[in-house]
Amino acid sequence: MELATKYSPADVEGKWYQYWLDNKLFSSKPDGREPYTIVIPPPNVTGVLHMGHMLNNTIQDILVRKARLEGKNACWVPGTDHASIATEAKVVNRLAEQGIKKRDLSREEFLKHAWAWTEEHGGIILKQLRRLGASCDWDRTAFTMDELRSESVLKVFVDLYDKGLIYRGLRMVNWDPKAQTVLSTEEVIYRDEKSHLFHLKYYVDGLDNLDNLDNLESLDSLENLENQGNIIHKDERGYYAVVATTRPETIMGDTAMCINPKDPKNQWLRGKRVIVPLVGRVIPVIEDRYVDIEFGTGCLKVTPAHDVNDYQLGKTHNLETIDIFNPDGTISEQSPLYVGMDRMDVRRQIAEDLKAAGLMEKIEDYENKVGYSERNQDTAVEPRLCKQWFLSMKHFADIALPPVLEGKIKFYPTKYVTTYRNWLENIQDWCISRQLWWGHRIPAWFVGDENDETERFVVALNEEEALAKARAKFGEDITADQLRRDEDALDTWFSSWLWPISLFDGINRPGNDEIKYYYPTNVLVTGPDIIFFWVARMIMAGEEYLNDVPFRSVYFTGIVRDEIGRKMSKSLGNSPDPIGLIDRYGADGVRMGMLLAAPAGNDILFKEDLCQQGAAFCNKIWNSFRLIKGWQTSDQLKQPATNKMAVEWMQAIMRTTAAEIDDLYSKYRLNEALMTIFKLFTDEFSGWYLEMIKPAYQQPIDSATLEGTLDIFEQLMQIVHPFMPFITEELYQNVRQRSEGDSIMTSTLKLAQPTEADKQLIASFEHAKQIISGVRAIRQQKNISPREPLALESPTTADNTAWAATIQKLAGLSEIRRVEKKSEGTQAFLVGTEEYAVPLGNLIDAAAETQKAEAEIKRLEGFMAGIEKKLQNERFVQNAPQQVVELERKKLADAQSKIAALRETIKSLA
RNA sequence: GGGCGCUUAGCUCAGCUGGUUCAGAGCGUCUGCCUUACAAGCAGAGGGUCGGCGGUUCGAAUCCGUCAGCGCCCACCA
Repeated sequence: MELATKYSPADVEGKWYQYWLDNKLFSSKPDGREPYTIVIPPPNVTGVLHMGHMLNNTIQDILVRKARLEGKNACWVPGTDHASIATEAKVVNRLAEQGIKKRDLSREEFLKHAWAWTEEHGGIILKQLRRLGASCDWDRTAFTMDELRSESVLKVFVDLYDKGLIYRGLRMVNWDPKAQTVLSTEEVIYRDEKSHLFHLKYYVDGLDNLDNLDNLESLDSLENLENQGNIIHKDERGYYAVVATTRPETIMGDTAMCINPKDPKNQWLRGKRVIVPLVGRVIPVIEDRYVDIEFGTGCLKVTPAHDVNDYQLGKTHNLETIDIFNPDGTISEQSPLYVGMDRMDVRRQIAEDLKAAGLMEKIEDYENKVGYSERNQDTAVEPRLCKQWFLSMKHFADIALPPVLEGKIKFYPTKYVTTYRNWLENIQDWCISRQLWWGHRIPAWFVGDENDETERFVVALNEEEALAKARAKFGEDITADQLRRDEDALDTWFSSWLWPISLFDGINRPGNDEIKYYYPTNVLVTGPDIIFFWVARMIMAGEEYLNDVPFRSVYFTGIVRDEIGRKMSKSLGNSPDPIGLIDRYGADGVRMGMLLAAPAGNDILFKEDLCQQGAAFCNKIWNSFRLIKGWQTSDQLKQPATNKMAVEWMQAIMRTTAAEIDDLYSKYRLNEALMTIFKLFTDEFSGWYLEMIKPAYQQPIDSATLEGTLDIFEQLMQIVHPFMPFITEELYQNVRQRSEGDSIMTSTLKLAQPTEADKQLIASFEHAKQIISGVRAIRQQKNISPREPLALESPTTADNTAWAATIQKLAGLSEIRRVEKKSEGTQAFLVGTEEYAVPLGNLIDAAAETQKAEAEIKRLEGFMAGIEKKLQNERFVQNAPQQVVELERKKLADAQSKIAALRETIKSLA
């Protein structure tokens, strides 16, 4: 067979992926084997594959493929997420492009568009994952809003409502004016923003017109107060308080001003009333210790409808609540001014108007945090008071904390345990309703029309059941057309949190064979950014519904960044197209490239070069196969002892390295596992082993060695396979005759544990390697061609005898002479304490060699001095363990003999 | 404001509970090789007072304290 000198991924990858599909090699059914389960973090159904997905899914694929090679029944379940808010936004935008407004559509019409969009774009991302080699059981592909998942969600909602854990409440919530829905606290991300602190004048009612003061007494007392430390503002118009605010546009909603009762500088305001600038509304000055005396002037404007803290103040002080915003962020009819204008425009306008009216004391630059919607990062979130559905979280925090703290679930890296714990210990109730249509519609039915303030409702699985419940609760005369289903949908995460359960239909059919077999899953691979959104909540749902954890470990991947550490983003244009990368470097190359840059738990700094390195490794593997495949055997040949030893050595090193790799896998240190595999193949196998056994040009090889090599190669392919599935399948199929349906995927890799004998064999060859390197280094220094034979003088040791032929071959030696004392005109080098020498005649640069030897002696003497000092220290000799002391003595002795050898060298050079 | 983490070679990172010559790996760099498996390769070499300071110890990259710089998470200070 003629093989190209370069590996071509394009000719291989599609072919084997199809083969795997055709032979159903990804599919899993419960059986007697040990299960190994991973559920995919479902990407947004309309999403497109980005580098984060690539990394995340490569890791999952590696783990799943490794498990298969270990003989486990591996099941990787794929699917997509309906991503309520994100998808609805996309659909709204698309409709807008067609000139259609969402509000002109009925719910049904809108959902038709949404489903059309989903069918059009949905699953593109899953198709892309196939290019990567993802070995998901595609027959199981699920969607968070398909029938089974929807049923599960509704059941859980009803169940939790019945348990009293879901309630409806009027709360200050986070409102996204663009998507026009509430968000959970977790969905709000705060950003530092440069803004302004506006200092506004609130004239004191009754003291706001100096020409018309009817209460001169109070003026006197004001002066008294001023003498007592009050800071009193006054201008030609009258007396006023100064309120500092970042949001002047909310003054139309002010219903009080608040001071700290202990604030010495604001005592004069106690019991007064002040006038909201521009608005003219007179509001009371209230007192509350919440107010920070140090901040600004110590006067806080209170807008109960538009600020969480103000809302609290409003509640304690019984203040009126004026909601001045419409849901879209424009000013509502409730406001006397700026009706219909956008809040951001009003902020600019009102600042001008206040200045013009002389009501602005000053404007300072200020940096504060502004909350944005996680999904919609250009729109500031507005605190808003409204009635929503909530899930009480106390109970869930209680059940979700122990498994992680007690190690029933392990986090990699462990530092996230603290994050997890802090969140759960300070948890707030989860707002689960969204004012969206795309999502699971809340299964609650109201009796009466929208304006019915009594809020009579029932929660039920379907309309029939709802009617029955409504009749039981509110009277038998209720009819179906009096029932009105809640318009809102559920937060996307309210379906995602069931994912590891609902994928195996564990909610609808508790205790079914699949859920019993596959649950708990083995590992969740995801980003730390969704630890609260998703990871924690899955643990809650798992404990609640199956009384068991959803996964045994969580591997948190890093964020994929560009090479200078910036987050990859569309706007920066620094995110490579994953499919383009696969086209250029092959899936195996890209997989390796990403993993090389992904130390466990760290962000990955992605460089395209790394894919190049991955592709180069594929080529290396490919060419080693070409070499082996090209060998002819001859029946006449008996296996030489050197080859037999080489095979044994390679087997020993594979056993040893495989054990190390397994250990790394168990700690999810995949990049180190890959690096170890890379070195095993490149250095040990290609660099040493193949060179040891390689027959001379066009000479045959003995069949025992060839067979041994094929076995070794096959096992190496298995070791590499999880990281590079395509090339390893290609070569596995070609290294020996296979039957239809065979695959590396279903082969099992069994290597014995390394033994003491392995260790010794490896050590003895390490010694031989150093001798070979020593000779090569001399060649390099002296510019002697590798083809020019050299002799080597060697002190006698058993090890060298065993590897003598190999050393001779790899170092290009004509002979190895055993000598008691090295000859004149040789260049020597040390391996351990043994001195080897290469006769070079007049090629020796005596002066340079002497200098080198002297430098080394000097270094060794310094080294010895340190050790001697240590050994003279009685406390060291007394306190340190015996072995450590012995070791120091050995180091000393070794250094001494090295120095002796070097002195010999110098003498012989003289 | 609170919490967590990081700082080791030019770059990215390993170095576990202090003691195998422990200062490492990969990439990059430099030098020499087109040696019939692979130039996407081979061989060889150079490169760091382990962020600063102090402490514990016979012994510290490793433990403690402190300072500096960086990063992340959480938090209602207008």
